[in-house]
Amino acid sequence: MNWLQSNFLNISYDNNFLGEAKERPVNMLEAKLWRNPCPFTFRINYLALLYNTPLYKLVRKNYDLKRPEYVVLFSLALSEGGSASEVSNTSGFPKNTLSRAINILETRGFLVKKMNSSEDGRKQSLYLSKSGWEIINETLPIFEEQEKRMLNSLTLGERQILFELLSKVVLGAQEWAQNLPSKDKLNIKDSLDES
Amino acid sequence: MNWLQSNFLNISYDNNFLGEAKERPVNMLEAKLWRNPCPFTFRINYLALLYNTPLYKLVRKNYDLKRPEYVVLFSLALSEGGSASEVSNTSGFPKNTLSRAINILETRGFLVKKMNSSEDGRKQSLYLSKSGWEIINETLPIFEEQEKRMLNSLTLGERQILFELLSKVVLGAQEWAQNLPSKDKLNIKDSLDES
DNA sequence: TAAGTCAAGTTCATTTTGGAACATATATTT
DNA sequence: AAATATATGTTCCAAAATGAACTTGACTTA
Repeated sequence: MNWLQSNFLNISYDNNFLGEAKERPVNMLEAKLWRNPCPFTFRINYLALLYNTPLYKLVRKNYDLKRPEYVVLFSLALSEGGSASEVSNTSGFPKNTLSRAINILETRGFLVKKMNSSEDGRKQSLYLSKSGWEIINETLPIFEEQEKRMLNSLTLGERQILFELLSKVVLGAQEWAQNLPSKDKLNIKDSLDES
Repeated sequence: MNWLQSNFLNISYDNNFLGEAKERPVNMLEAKLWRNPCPFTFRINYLALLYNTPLYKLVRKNYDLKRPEYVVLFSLALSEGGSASEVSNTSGFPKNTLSRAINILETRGFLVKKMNSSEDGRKQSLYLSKSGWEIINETLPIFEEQEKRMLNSLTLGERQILFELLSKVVLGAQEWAQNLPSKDKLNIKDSLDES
């Protein structure tokens, strides 16, 4: 029993993937969870999926806002005066998608553009309007509550640890995001050194 | 200093969000990280974004496969003989999107459909072809390596813990996914009942 | 076995997305 | 200052994704 053996779940994080795979048509979810060479990113993607889908469906139904539009509102609620490019960088939607979203929101009166004078004349600061805040005030609690429900199987202490670990990974992002593993680090049979 | 104070990072998972917010146009990423009422799901979404985007861009460029198509290949690599609906359930793409993807892959010769006789005549079992496996063999190492890089700021022990915590959350999913928080759990001023 | 229900997959029409080129403003270099 | 490079945001248009309706097969139950 090595360090990879779980102590509080029957879970072992074992890297021997795909070795003796090829079972019967076992449940695909099982396979993706327990014999996945990318077990972390699968979990992250899967959780994001389970979390996002119903919430954005709700927002769509109740407010006729599509996801990029709501993302803009959410972003501005957290960071008033933010710009389109900031929303793009922190959400991953391309800037033209956000440009469109922002203009729709402006037309519908949910936000206001302010050319902040005496600064960058291109960048426009965006602010939620009263009705924009209303939407946020009505919807954010649902997002929050759903996150709480998602974490319900964890104790408070576990949540804290998860929070810290995820934070660490995010903070280390500039090391790995924005470029892919260089080819020479891949399937090298012989001595692989580390940069 | 309470339990929420981090011990190994300057990170406190403090629920007092949006209270005294409204700072100067502070960096939006900072805001989304440290004063977000949904700090977990933001991190998860953000990481998924940073991870997925360049990888699927690569797959697109090198193999002319769009994301749903590659997801099908990946899914079958992990679970041979899987069906379209299984891929849909474990990936979140709607079934018509996957229908199209699968047919394209079949046309290009990357997978084979087998009507498994003596069983459900609708469900078709899908198998990677030789060239389908080749693509997987060439690309999976990149996905793996990128996941490794992503986790590089964690120790092995931390990775194990993260793995267990994420697993726990996923395993608890049937409790919270598939339905949203009932209205009555949200700050309802007066009692409004739900159908 | 017939009726009704449900599940897998497909097709169609429409909406939504995002790459690429563009216009303009700022930054950097020489 | 002029020239070049970079950043913000927009427009255009083709590609991609999706809701809804449909087809077919299986399951339920009476």
